[in-house]
Formats: sequence, C-alpha cells, structure tokens
Amino acid sequence: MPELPEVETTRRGLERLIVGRTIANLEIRERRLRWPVGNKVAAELEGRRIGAVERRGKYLLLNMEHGALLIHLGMSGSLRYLASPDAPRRHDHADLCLVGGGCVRFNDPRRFGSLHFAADPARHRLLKNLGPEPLGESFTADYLWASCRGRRVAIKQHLMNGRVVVGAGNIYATEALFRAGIHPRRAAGRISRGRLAILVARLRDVLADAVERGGTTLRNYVGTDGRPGYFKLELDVYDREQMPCKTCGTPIRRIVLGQRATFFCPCCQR
DNA sequence: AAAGACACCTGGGAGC
DNA sequence: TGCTCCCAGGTGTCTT
Repeated sequence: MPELPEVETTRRGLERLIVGRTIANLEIRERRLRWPVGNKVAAELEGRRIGAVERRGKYLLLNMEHGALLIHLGMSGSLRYLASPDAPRRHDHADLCLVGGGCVRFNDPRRFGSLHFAADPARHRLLKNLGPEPLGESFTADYLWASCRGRRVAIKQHLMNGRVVVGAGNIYATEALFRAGIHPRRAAGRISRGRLAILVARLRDVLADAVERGGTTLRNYVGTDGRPGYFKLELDVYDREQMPCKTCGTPIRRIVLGQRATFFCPCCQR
C-alpha cells in the first residue's frame, strides 16, 4: 500500500515522537517477513539512541550512531506509536520498545514488509541501486529524458522502476501521467523532452499534494497516530474505471501494464 | 542489457 | 451464510 507520500507521512509522525529516544529492545513476534528477521537486528538496537528518522524511497531509516534500522512497509504495512502499549493484535509483528515507555508497533497483514539492520545504509544491497528522489534536485527533466533514451518499455513501468526514480508507485505514477497528459503505454523513448519535463513537474506536484493530505488510504493504511490519509479524494483516474474524466467527461479506462492495474483517460492522454 | 513473468502473503469484496 | 474467485498501495529475482 504505502507509496512515497504514505512513507513520508509515517516518517514525519515518527520523527516527532522518537528522535532522541533510546531503544530498550525490539520485540519480534513474527520473523517471517519478506526476509526472515535475524537475531542480529534486535541485538544491534538495544541501548542505542535514535538520532534521526530518514526516508530513502519507500524505506524508512532509523539512524543510530553505528548504523540504521531499515524498515519497509511492503503492500500492507504500517507503523503506529503507542504511548502505553496495549496487547498486540493480529499481524502486530514487532514492537520497537523505547526506554521510558512507549513503542513503535509494526503491523503488516501480508508480510511483504521488512526489517534490516545496516551498518552502512547507503551501501546496503536494498538501497545502493535506487534512483534519485522525485522531490530532490537530481530528478530533473534532463535526467528523466536521458534515462528514457532507447527504452521501449511503457513510460508508466519506467516511472515505477526504482532504479530510475524512487517512490512512484502504482497510484502516483498513474496520477502523474494523467496530469501530464501522457498515455501510460507510450514507449519511454518516444516521448519528447518537453513532455518529459512536464511529467517531472507533475510527478513532483502529485507527490507533494499527497504528502500534504497525509497520503492515500484505500484500505488499511494509517499514519503513526492511527488516522488514514485523505488524498483519495483527489485521485483523478486511479480506481475510477468507467467514471467520467474530471477534465473531459470521457469514461476512464482500465488496462493492465506489467501486471498492474492502470487507469487513464483515452481522450486527455496521448 | 532490457523486458517480462513470477514469487512472497493475507484480507476484502463480488458473485453465486 | 458460506463458498470460490479475483484483486490489492511493492519489489527482488529469475527467465527469456
């Protein structure tokens, strides 16, 4: 579920609550996440102080002096802060317990999420090949244009490729293409530089708007305070098959690209 | 090297 | 009510 805006919303919520706090222990109830959580992870955290909460793509990093706890929320994960933890429920797989009380609880029904300890996060295998941040300075029209040269893959799949740019998941890639007026199936290498410049701008806009609204809640995403995100109200095409385009009234169409549902307006997007 | 298929897993909703 | 089937916000890995 969580794309960049949801992860960023979680990061901001967490930052406020746990920076400067010391970890008492990591209590793991279910080790079978996307990758088995080894004993090493918990052992590395005990007694360590959290210096910062950062985000790289859809990974959250709880930074400590000697490394970072890497958290990915997969498709269905969420983190909640509990000032006075109650009994864990179904799918509450881990608690990061803090000295002085309170914990960060990791819940993930589908278990596609992950927990790793990385002594050197930037060189960790899961992070080292990631492309630029879409809201950062290096994600420019020139960069995207260069990355598209010679590529015959559909622009939507190119945009969702984490080596090209991070954080653009199915919802926001879909929405950015609508805002940019580009057909999701158009070959990446056959889009003019000018139109790619517009796409860069619109992807930034849609992500920034969604962060502003606390992310998108379709099913079970909640922020650290347990509240949903409100960007669903602003979705122009995602999950709107057959409904009228908000610009021209043409029914929104649904196709499948790279085994992912894709929505677009056949009139506005070329 | 690039592109596509598949894998992991549970829950919710539609349809019968 | 209950069963079956399909779908879901991600992404690493394997195969062509």
